[in-house]
Amino acid sequence: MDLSDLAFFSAVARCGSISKAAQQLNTVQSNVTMRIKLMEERLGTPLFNRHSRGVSVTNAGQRLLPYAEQIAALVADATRAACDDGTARGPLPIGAMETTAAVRLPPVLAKFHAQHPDVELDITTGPTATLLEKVLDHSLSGAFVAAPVAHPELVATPVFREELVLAMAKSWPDIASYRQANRTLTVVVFRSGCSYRQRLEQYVSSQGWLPVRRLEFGTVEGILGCVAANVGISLLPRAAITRSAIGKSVRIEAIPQREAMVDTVFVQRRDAYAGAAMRAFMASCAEAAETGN
Amino acid sequence: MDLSDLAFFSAVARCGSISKAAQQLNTVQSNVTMRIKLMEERLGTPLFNRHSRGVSVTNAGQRLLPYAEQIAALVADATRAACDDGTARGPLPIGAMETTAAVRLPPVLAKFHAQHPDVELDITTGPTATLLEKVLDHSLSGAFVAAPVAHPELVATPVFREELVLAMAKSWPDIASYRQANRTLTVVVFRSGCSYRQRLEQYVSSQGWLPVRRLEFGTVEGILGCVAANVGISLLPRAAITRSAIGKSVRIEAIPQREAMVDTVFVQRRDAYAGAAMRAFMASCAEAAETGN
DNA sequence: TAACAGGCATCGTTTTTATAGATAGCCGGT
DNA sequence: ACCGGCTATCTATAAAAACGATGCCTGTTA
Repeated sequence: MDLSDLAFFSAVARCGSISKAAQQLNTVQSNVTMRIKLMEERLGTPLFNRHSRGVSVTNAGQRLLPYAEQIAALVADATRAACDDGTARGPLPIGAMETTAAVRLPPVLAKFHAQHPDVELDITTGPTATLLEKVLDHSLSGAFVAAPVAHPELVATPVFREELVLAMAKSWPDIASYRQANRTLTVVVFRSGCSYRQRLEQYVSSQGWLPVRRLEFGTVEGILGCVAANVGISLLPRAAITRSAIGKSVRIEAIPQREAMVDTVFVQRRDAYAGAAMRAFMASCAEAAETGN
Repeated sequence: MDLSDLAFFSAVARCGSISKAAQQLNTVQSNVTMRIKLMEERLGTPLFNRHSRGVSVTNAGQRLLPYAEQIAALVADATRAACDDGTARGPLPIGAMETTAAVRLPPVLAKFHAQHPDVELDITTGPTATLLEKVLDHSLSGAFVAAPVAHPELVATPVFREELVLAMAKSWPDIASYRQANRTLTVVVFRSGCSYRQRLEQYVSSQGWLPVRRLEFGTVEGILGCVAANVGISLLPRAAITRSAIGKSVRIEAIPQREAMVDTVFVQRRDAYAGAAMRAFMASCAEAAETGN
């Protein structure tokens, strides 16, 4: 069995079709057919069921599939490890929550890029759940997400600590009196999967409210805009509000410390090779964690 | 990078020589030279330092080496997983301590072989330490060794429980009086690495004796022969003595329960794929553990 | 029902890649 | 200076992979 065989196999399994896999692999269909056939002969067991509309993976194929992916990931790691001469360079795909990207990262990234101009940083923003998935499937080398992260294949390093505060329009009544009025509450939140959103819903329900309306946004600015426009309230890191331009036009109300404090951690795969670029990046983060905080 | 590339690389690293690796790989030297060269070009970093007496691994090579081995092991696992159609067959290399192989295994193996004639059982005997190494480097699929086994990459399942007893010649005085006589004690033990040997030495020293002479043997029969011939005493599982022909001509003396009882566990790599043959074998063991004990 | 479209298998040709074998160069020991 | 062990390089040959064309099967559509 060969590495390219495994790649062919994975592609066919993913696409559910030999022809589509051939396209994706930049080759011709007959080629893929042949190699899958050879592979099946060598293994002594069919990997795909052929039917008129593509192929489907057999049980044997199902068993092979996770290995194929793991091996591919390991090989990628191996090449990285071998090439790593100690100087930080090459691509470094990093994920971050919207708020972290907006508030904490800019100074860190600026400094890092100045020190290591050959590293091609690529920041992807998204909610915690999505980011974790991407780290797990190797499409991100690491990500800034909200603690706690408990997953056997991940390691988390605390980097920042945020105080979550309620944001509401200046004209908004204070929370207690609003609550007494018993009006329908609108919360403005990040798209599903964001852990701050969970916090807010948890807080709101602990206060005995059922949030009747939800508005979802993908950016801090979008949320703050809505809050300022008196659409509803939100829960955001204090720093995200104070450092934003719109932040000046919203009122901040603290919530109890125990529910407010949340750590932002940097997660990586436990088994992934941390190359020079990654090590340098983590050093920058650690520095930022100490000084900036 | 290709799987056979990794195999070539591993071989050269192991042999410290391209020529020797070529022999080992059943190919010619020029071939290996070329492929290593190509590999280095593709990676962009040299993997070996060439000098007049062979080659040595560079730092980059050192980083690559563990990956090469892990990938090879994974690929082997993957093929096994894919081929595994649920029927137990194929090679099943198993390790066992000498005493386990002699006393506990024969009935288990006989029954297992009757049920699964297509499994090519291959029993290797050796001391616990050696067996664990072989399981760790994938040259054994599993092994029967003495508990406790604490290693993050291994899982252990208790299978048998042995009572260790002192074995001595019929003419031997009882231990207490022998001790008073203050004569030089000879212990007959397995070769280094055996955990029973450790037990014996521990017991003997706990009794205030320093074992002055040691005789090493590789087999139960050899040890019992010596014991019967009044050469010295030994510590063996009770069953190993009673079931042996020579066992009748030695006297058995029990030692305190706390020091006597030892579990025999079956260990496997945590991450290795347990194929049908292995699963069937473990089922047989579990059965033997319940009934036979 | 007949034409059609999408999908896989197969075949012959071409191109690429791996292998074997021979040779040359290098270095240390005798 | 020579020999032995080692690696690099070259060439021819063999093997394998890729390609493109074709055929077959099967649902879909007019």
